[in-house]
Amino acid sequence: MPGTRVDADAHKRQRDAQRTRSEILDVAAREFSNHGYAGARVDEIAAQMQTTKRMIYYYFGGKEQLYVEVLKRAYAGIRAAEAELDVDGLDPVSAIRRLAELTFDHHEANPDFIRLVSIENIHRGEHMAKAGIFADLNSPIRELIARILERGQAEGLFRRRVDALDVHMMISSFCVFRVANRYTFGAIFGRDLADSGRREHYRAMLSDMVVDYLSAAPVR
Amino acid sequence: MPGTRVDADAHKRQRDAQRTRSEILDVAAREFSNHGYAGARVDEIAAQMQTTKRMIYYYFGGKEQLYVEVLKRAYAGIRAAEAELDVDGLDPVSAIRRLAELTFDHHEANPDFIRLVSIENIHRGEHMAKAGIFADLNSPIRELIARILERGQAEGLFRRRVDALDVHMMISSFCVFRVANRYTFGAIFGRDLADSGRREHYRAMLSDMVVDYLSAAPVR
DNA sequence: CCGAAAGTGTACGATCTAGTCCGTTAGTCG
DNA sequence: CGACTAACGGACTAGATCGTACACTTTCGG
Repeated sequence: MPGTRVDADAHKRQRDAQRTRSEILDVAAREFSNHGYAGARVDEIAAQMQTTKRMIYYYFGGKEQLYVEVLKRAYAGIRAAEAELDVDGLDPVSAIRRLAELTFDHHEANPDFIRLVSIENIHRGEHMAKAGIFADLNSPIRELIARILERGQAEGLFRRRVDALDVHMMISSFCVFRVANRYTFGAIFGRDLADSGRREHYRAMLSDMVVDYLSAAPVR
Repeated sequence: MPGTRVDADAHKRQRDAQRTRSEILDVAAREFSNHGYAGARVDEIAAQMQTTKRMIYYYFGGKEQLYVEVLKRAYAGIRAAEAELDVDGLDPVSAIRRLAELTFDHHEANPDFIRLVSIENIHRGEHMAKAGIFADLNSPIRELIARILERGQAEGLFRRRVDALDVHMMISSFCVFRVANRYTFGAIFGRDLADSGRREHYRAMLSDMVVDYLSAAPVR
């Protein structure tokens, strides 16, 4: 049994900076994701944590900096997921399907991330711009797609000449819309896009859509 | 010269209820779209109109009701655009392209609408639910797509069996993402999706994507 | 074991913001 | 013309909200 660390873990757990910082980020992510930047309440974040509002200012400086840190952590999540992706052994079609499904699954599992992205776009990305550190040019995902496309084109499977980022955009748009716009879409058309009973259907639809597009012969 | 109506139009233009109401909605749409529901300031809306804040409460009752009216008007806009669409003379493939391009062009021309939709989704569609009147089941757009799909399938052009709402979702996701997520996408990948130089490219890509998907033969 | 620094809690304040009170003016109808 | 009502304006308020002052506790190196 892990009895040696009972004191530190269960007894009081005081003065654990790392843990406090992390708890603030967790709670803040929920609050910002649920209510947007302006709608989020610092006092409400404080009320939902074990420590007090004072700590938010101690660790992060203010509401805006906290929000930026939340955003950063959210993006780190999907980057980590993408980094784990390994498609080297797969044929190009399967590789693209795998990539699409990874994005689909990540967004499905992380609606808070999608909401944060929406929120940041409402603010025209000003916080990302201010923080600077988001740029990911020559990103791994872009190059991964580019390599798959090259292989597919070389093998004659992908007849359409397509830019890697455009493929990423195509996949993202589908996955993001389904999660981000489920409420208005549901209110208007009476269909919940994110209903679990429809998950497999849309997962397959996404893959098919991308593969069909890449495979089709461009006319004209 | 239009001298006869100088008095009414230019001189003072006082006591024009319809005009005042409409001006409030215009300004409010901008403010909500720019800052979100919580971020929008009633005082700021007031400052940008010819009349005063008192009139917002006189005509709409409060911030929330004003927001709902703004949303309603925004949705009425795209419904009107869809209603004008006439594809009866076109072959199924051209009809689908036309529909996709209409959606693309509307979203391109009305980013405020897209932003309002994003904002409403951040709030989980609660305002739409509260207002009730948004539901559009058996919507014209759905039936329009269904008819095109039937024709296309009858003619053997669309080999994939697809649901009409799913096609609408596919089109919307692409058009919405391009406008709604341009800031975060731009910040990360250094490409402005809504840049006018890329408009035709994405417009064509959307059409191709949809047609390719509908035309492809489903495997397995 | 002591002093400094890191970490924490409480109470409070300055400012902002949605919404209202009350008075005024323009149009209109008998 | 007179009075009634719809339309309007500006000042004000109650409460919310971000942020801070200050006192206190724990930790840890020397």
